[in-house]
Amino acid sequence: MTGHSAGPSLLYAVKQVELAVRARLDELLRPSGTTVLQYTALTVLARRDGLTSAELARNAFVTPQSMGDLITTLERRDLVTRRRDPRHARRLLISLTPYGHALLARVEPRVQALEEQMVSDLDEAERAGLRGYLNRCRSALTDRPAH
Amino acid sequence: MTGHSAGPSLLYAVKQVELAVRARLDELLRPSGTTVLQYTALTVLARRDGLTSAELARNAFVTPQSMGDLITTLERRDLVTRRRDPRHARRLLISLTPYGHALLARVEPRVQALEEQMVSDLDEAERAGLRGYLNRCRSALTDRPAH
DNA sequence: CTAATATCAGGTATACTGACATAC
DNA sequence: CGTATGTCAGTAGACCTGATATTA
Repeated sequence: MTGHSAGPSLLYAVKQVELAVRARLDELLRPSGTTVLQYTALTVLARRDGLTSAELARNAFVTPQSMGDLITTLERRDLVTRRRDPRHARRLLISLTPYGHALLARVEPRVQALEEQMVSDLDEAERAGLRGYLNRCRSALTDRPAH
Repeated sequence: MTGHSAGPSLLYAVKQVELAVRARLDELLRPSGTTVLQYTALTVLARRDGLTSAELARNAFVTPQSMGDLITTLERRDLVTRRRDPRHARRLLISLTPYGHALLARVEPRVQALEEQMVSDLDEAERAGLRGYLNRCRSALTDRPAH
């Protein structure tokens, strides 16, 4: 049985976990009125304040236009603000507002609980292993792009 | 530094890999005119012929309506067919057509190459480890649903 | 001039809620 | 009757291509 791993692909395994997570995150976030992608953008901004829409777009593998729409939505809801980069008049730096921070703080416990459930069957070493594998997969895909 | 894993969440790590894969799969599948979710449904049917739309919907964590739309699209393109379940007049069993099989066969090498790139930095044991962890994450999420 | 950023316009595919008929 | 399946209708949000102005 060994050395014959076969079975469904790893691509499929990743997708299955992501689909399950997405469905749960969706309903978890619904009361706050944010989508999974909006929430993801907010958490990225919480860690790295002052990114531009174009940088966020590259991070999420979407076009600048798509990310621009999303940011406009968040701005209308007062969750983020945009200000001119003093050193580059074309760039708009994006930051969370107090409302944005508050929203993240409000949902964070439930998101944490979801993650805990996802890895509930894995011990500490296994969680670290999974994290490492995923990071290496991400790097392998982005360091050598399609073209 | 040990025992303080912190860092970005595992939820985020999964999402990042999935986003990178989705972007690459998207452009890989574009010539064939199928979306990632359509392709996923086709691969599921290739492995388990005769599923219903409702079963596919549960597998993909989407509503029956969404999956119904998707299947209708695939049916119009002659990639799948639906036939009445002789034992249950309400159910429609879905199968790949020869065109559907041909499409999968056509893109399969490139999908395989994408997966290979994703795990290019992992040896055999690590790939098996990743697969096992992902499967256990999936089970932990689905065996104990939200409500 | 070239590359990057932001934005407008428009179009398409996705996936939802709600309602309903039918079959077990 | 209650549950599951499939479908119709309407809607919201996602994401794209293409074009344009501006700035380093």
